[in-house]
Amino acid sequence: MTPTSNLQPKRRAAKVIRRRQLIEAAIKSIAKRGLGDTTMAHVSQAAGLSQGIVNLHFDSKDNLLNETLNYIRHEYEENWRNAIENTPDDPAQQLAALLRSDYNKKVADIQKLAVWFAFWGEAKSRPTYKKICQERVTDYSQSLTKIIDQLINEGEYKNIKTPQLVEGIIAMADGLWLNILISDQGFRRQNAEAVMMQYLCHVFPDHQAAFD
Amino acid sequence: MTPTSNLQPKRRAAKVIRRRQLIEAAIKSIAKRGLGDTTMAHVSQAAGLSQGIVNLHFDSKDNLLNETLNYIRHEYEENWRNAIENTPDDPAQQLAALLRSDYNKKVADIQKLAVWFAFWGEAKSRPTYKKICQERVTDYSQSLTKIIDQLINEGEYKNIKTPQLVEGIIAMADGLWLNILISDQGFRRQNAEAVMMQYLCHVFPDHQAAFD
DNA sequence: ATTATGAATGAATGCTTATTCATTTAATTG
DNA sequence: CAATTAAATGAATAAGCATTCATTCATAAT
Repeated sequence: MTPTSNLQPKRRAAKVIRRRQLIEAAIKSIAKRGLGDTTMAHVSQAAGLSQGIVNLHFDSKDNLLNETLNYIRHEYEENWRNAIENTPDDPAQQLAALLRSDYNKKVADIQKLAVWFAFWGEAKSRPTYKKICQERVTDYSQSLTKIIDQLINEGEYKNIKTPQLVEGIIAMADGLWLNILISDQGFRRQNAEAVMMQYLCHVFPDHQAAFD
Repeated sequence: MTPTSNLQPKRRAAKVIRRRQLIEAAIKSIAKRGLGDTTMAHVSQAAGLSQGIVNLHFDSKDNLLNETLNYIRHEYEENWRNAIENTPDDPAQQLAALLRSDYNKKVADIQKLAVWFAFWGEAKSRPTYKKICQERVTDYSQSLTKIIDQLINEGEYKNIKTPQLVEGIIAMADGLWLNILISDQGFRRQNAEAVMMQYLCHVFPDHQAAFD
């Protein structure tokens, strides 16, 4: 037997828990100090552990940061997939649910937003960050396109170019995140949601009921 | 006479020119390596000058970065104010011109976008960055609101909540910048402009001519 | 109870980097 | 042409940081 397969459940679990704990400490530190000023000492201290702990579990700082980005990306995806699944099979309602999910407490939390923007800010020069950020969009984009095409069929809407509309919606969604992050508490999750819903009302006037 | 007022034109000019030169070197480095990996050595080398030159002209790295952000903010504002001034006094046309200006070569250049996102990424934890970023939006917001109110009057549009529309447009504009930055050349300035124009068509269907 | 193994510690190491400043170079003045 | 002043240099300094690893602690197996 390899040493790995010898690992007892408890110990294996401990490792996973510790990794999550450190990722969450990284998120806290990035939100508090930014990516640039976040040190290994900050992360280990925030986790209540010792200096070398991050290298023990992640080998390097770079790796910890990659895994941190991965973590919030998966959390984000899980969130919107849940929203779709728990909504009746009606295009307009699904569209509303999908877009509202971007402003859930869990994903549009100000700490998480700070982390997204921190990584976006470095994405141009860091292929790994860039790739993960691109993946986030492509998956979301596909689901969004499917729903919108259904809605256009159902409502017999003319003159709507789906690809452009999809780009527009995603852009607005990201921009509203920025607004939440930058504005000093003057702009909140609910405001963002309202802005997005008004957009959908303009594009799909025959389905306004779903967006109120 | 004070020593300052004694400064000859050539020397005085040199100081201003050098500062701009260093700011532009900073922009290049931030676009290339990100804010986190940009060092004083990178900036001075990119400017073709010596180690200590940034401290001589800006006292500190922090100060250089603040001035760099200020620089692109002013460039940005100058750009959209020009766009409005050089457009006939018609709300729909002015709205189109204002929003198209966000995708000018000068301001939506990929290097400049990288710089914006780099600073946004640190804005939450750096009051100075945050403030400059907020200022960018408030000025733009005011002009945009004014134009939209005129257009709503003129077109007798009902059911448009101006503040929400303004937030929505600005959010989409920022989000489109992100798309240009993140997507590997698949999404360009022209695409962004098209998406925005389609949005305006949906909101102001009686003025579509201005947005084509 | 004893041994074996995995997990965690934290002081020490070595590298990177912002900043300083004595010295050099260039421009301006009388 | 000196003499003066401003601008620029770049080696030296000191602080900060990621990473290493010998050692300690905790848990599981026998």
